[in-house]
Amino acid sequence: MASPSTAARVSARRYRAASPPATRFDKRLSEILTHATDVFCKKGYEGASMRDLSRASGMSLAGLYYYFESKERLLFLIQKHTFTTIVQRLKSRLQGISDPEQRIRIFILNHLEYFLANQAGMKVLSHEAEALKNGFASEVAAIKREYYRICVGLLDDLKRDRGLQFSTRIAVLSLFGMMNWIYTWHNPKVDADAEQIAREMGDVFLRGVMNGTRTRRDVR
Amino acid sequence: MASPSTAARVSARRYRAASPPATRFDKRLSEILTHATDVFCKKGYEGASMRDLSRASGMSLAGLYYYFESKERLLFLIQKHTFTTIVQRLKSRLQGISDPEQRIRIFILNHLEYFLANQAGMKVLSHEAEALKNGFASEVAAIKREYYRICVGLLDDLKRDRGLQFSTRIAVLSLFGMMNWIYTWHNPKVDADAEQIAREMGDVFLRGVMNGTRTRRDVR
DNA sequence: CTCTAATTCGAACGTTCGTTCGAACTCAGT
DNA sequence: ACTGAGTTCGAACGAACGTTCGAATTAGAG
Repeated sequence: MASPSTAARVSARRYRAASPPATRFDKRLSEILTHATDVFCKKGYEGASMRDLSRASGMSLAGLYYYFESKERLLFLIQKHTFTTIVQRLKSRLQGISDPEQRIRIFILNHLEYFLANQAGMKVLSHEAEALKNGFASEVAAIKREYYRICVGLLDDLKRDRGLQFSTRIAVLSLFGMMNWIYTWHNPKVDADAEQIAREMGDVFLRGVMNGTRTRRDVR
Repeated sequence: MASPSTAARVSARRYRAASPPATRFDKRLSEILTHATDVFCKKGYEGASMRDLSRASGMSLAGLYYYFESKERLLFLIQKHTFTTIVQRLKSRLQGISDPEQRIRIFILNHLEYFLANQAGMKVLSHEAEALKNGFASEVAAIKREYYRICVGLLDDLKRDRGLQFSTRIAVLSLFGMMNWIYTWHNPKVDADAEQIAREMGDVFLRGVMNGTRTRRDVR
């Protein structure tokens, strides 16, 4: 209980921090996280056993526990790192852009680009959202809420700027649905790249949310 | 191995058929399916144990195996029944409607209404789509493909009717994303009913897919 | 090379998993 | 009341689960 668990806790805190340090421990941990992400992606969190993770990362079963104290914490580290990264990138990409429509297009592009470049991680994030409990769950939920609120802000800005009327909540959640569902169907050999899909989804969503208030609702 | 497994196989075939017969066996089975659906919804397929299902349905662990031969087959029965029902309802609702826009609105309304009325079943269908293997998986996949193709047909009709240009595949999958994502956020105490959400999502989607070809893509 | 701390591992822990089996019970038809 | 099929269950199976522990190995500073 003494030294390993302490070391693991310290590094876990370091994991998302500045990259420079990158001790041997940190490198090995992030390798394990990468392999674990693939396994969770393929078999699901509950469906993946610690022995699966051991096989995938080429380390003994017991050896894994030197790097994290439980399977649940491992999932937590994956989700937190993935989510933190996508939020970070979004913020930096939004800097200096002021046109509301353009900002939403950047939001969509950032989300889809990261999603397709890190499909496994994003699938684990979307699909295993309910797998964590209590403390772990709430920490990830906080990041999710921040991300959600950013999107709400972008849409409210557009509404104000263009004088539009629609339910922000439904719009935001519809947009997330469009984008996140991609993990169920995207096939790199058939489908276009992130940029083009972002353009097409952006077209549909933005046109859908702008332009007057209603389509013709004839017939009955 | 003799009589029980035969009986179970026979009734499973009967499960989705005409309602009139409804033997004692069939009634009990569908009660079990209902409870199992709730448990799978809450804990996930892998996360739910047969002992959980036994507790939820008020039947002994061994007793369950009189009604189906494996946990996987139980999930299959749930998915097949849910999917078959929603396709059936859609077909009957589409009869007699010829306006392409109206037909798409019916598709959306049917999907969301059934989704919210059978949240547990639809979540198990959406969220556990990859849990089945081989024969079970392909049978459900066939229904899914049929449902998908119906939606593609509706959109292609709209395109032809209105002379529009967009990627049907991306549009259909975006629409499914918008709709299916609902299981992650819908809260009956906060959110509107299916009819209103269907109207709002229909507005966004249809407006997005109609109206010329492009939004103004100014700025760079 | 030496010594210490960091890292890895084989073996085993107690628990829970999905499934099986034969005995017991319930019920409809006689 | 008797019978046979339909239904339920307690008990147990071997396998797999997440986790632990102490010993063995390795790496880096002196």
